[in-house]
Amino acid sequence: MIEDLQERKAQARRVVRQLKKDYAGAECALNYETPFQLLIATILSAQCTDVRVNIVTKELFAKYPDADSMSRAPVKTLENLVKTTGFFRNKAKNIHAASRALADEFDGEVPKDLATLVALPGVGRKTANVVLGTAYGIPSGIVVDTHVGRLTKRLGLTDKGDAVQIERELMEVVPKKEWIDFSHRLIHHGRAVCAARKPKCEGCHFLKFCPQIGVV
DNA sequence: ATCCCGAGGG
DNA sequence: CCCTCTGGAT
Repeated sequence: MIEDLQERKAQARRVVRQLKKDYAGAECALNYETPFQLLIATILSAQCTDVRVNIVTKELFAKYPDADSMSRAPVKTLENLVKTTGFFRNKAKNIHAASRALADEFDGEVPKDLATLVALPGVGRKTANVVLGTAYGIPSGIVVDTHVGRLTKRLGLTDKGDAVQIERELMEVVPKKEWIDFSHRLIHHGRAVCAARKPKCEGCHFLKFCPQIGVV
């Protein structure tokens, strides 16, 4: 990692600038129509590609578009609908319980604060930050998923392994108004270019300020 | 630290 | 076969 804070901020500015150039229109890749549906899709996205989540949610949301209907669905039915996303027993149980909590305690609406969201079953900081930022435009934190963790480490913005610690370090150097787009754009870059296994460093626009030259 | 878990790539 | 994919709960 880049040790000096000012230097790390400068690096963050370079990254943000390049992300804007290359991924200006980058949005959330999950399909949804309501904050509720984004919440469910994000829970399902754990250790699973967004493409597969979108395949599953098409049918899932057609049958159960809101918290009330999903809370009434048999868990077994939900298991079958989300099976191909992996962790299907946990995910089915969680989206059912979360839907019930939303229907019972929040009139089916998705809360707009981190603490309440994180209290929902199957919802951690990452999912809560996605919903707050993407559905409500509230920059409550920075979404740190597998892509954001990997890329910010390669770019020298952090050396931590824990998602919460990575988020804290990023919040120090990335301006708040950039938080929401920052993650989405990094994720796009992570998929298209800076992949985990075989990164396409040739032709990468971030190469000129990437500490990993000749390393990865 | 470990478990949950399926699909696709290499 | 092994690794990775928009993690969370215990």
